[in-house]
Amino acid sequence: MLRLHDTATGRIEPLVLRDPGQVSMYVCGLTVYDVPHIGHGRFALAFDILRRYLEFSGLEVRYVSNITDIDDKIIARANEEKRTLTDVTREFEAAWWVAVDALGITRPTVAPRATEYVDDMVTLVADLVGRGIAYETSDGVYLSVDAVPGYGLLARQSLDSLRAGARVEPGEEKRSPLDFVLWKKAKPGEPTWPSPWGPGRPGWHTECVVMSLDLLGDDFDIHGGGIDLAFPHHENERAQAVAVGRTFARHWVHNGHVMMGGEKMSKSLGNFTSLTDLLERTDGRAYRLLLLRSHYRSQVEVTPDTIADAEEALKGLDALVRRFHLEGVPLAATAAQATAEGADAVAVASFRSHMDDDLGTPAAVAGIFELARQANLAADAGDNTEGRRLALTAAVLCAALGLRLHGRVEPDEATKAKADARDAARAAKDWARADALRAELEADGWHLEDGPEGGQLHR
RNA sequence: GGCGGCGUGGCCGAGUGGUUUAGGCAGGGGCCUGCAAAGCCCCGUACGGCGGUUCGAUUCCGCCCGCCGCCUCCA
Repeated sequence: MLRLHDTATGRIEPLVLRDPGQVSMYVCGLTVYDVPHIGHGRFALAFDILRRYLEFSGLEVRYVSNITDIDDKIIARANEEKRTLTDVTREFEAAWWVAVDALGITRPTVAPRATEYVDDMVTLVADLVGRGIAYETSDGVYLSVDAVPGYGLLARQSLDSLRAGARVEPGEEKRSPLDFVLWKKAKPGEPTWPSPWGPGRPGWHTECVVMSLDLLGDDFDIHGGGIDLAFPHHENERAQAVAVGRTFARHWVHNGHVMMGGEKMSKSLGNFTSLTDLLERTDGRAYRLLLLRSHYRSQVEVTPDTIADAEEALKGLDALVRRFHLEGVPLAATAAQATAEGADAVAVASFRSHMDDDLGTPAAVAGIFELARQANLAADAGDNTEGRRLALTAAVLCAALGLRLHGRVEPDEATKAKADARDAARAAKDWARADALRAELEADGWHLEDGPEGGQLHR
């Protein structure tokens, strides 16, 4: 049974599902006004890993993650570049999915766009107004947090202490500084939707309430996102749902931030690295492995050094696949299937116990490296069958974490001819020619390893 | 000011009241190899500071120092 940290209680709690065997999860996606950065990659990887582990445990997962395609920053960019809103949002949404694919992330079951749910949002806001929980001002509609029982749950602070730290903008008509906007009345040059309060657009916090409840239903299992979203975004989502009598998320999960040089990486600090850039020069699997080796809730330092470290570690795992010819071998998709097919039961059980403990991926990965060592050790001792069995177990567990290992690559004709010529040269003990040919292959980006079966190529 | 987290060997990064170690990367030494590569073995004996609890603390408690996050758009 998986136990997960719950932001609402601050403790690690058993994940008790609404519907046994099925998991409903909603993960806050991103606002598409620019290329995605590595922080976006982190949340997507963190929840991909959670999703995959749930599936590996034999559960069926419905995963919803939204695209926010209406927002101040999008409007600003569109105006600045004299483009339509849709033109901007579709460009960056496309860039996001490219990055998601490159990171080996399974796409969401459903990825709704905020603009597709504006009517439902208006209905929700009207309901809140009707109940006297929300109120209209000259510039919009606001929710009164005093009217919501338990406000501050996710911040883990009382209303009073939150109020003490709140910033008040001059000229605000809000009744309490913590009140937040549900509907923004249109200003000139902004896209609008009709509403009972005149033309305008929804506030950010409303879309996720409407979309999660529509696509997953009341009382869905997991609501996740980056830790910065816990307050106020998720707090405010919850407030709206609770205020209209809906049961919201059963379990709140938040991932830690990417750090650069000891500071949170963020657009506003200007110290961000675009995910697109990272993936142009790095194997996406290395970023996944880097994150797997730290806990999803801790901050992780992402630098060229830590990425390079992960790339090196990955090479060792890939080498395992080459050694035991696991290229293209079908991998079990669940723990039950894996053990049924002969995977090492002790290793699988150990993996699960680490993962069940709030996704202990660092220990799980350490176990995989240990498995790799045992596999090599067995083969070095002459027991190739046992070595292969352990290596296959390692590959299955990697796959459960979303890491697909690479093995030999089929060379093109010219390369193959060169490799064959080198094998011949070695057989003739013509070392000078053999070394020259190897150097040529290396120059073409091929690595060559000699073995009992002749030279083996990989990229 | 309020709330929360962190400080581990050259680097990244887990974890635990005590007997034998996380793991990875880098480094040194060996084995294997025509030379490599891959692999295996061995090596460095780390837990911010000061007190306290304890037979014993890196692990619990207190204080201090340093760092970070949230309280505002934010993954």
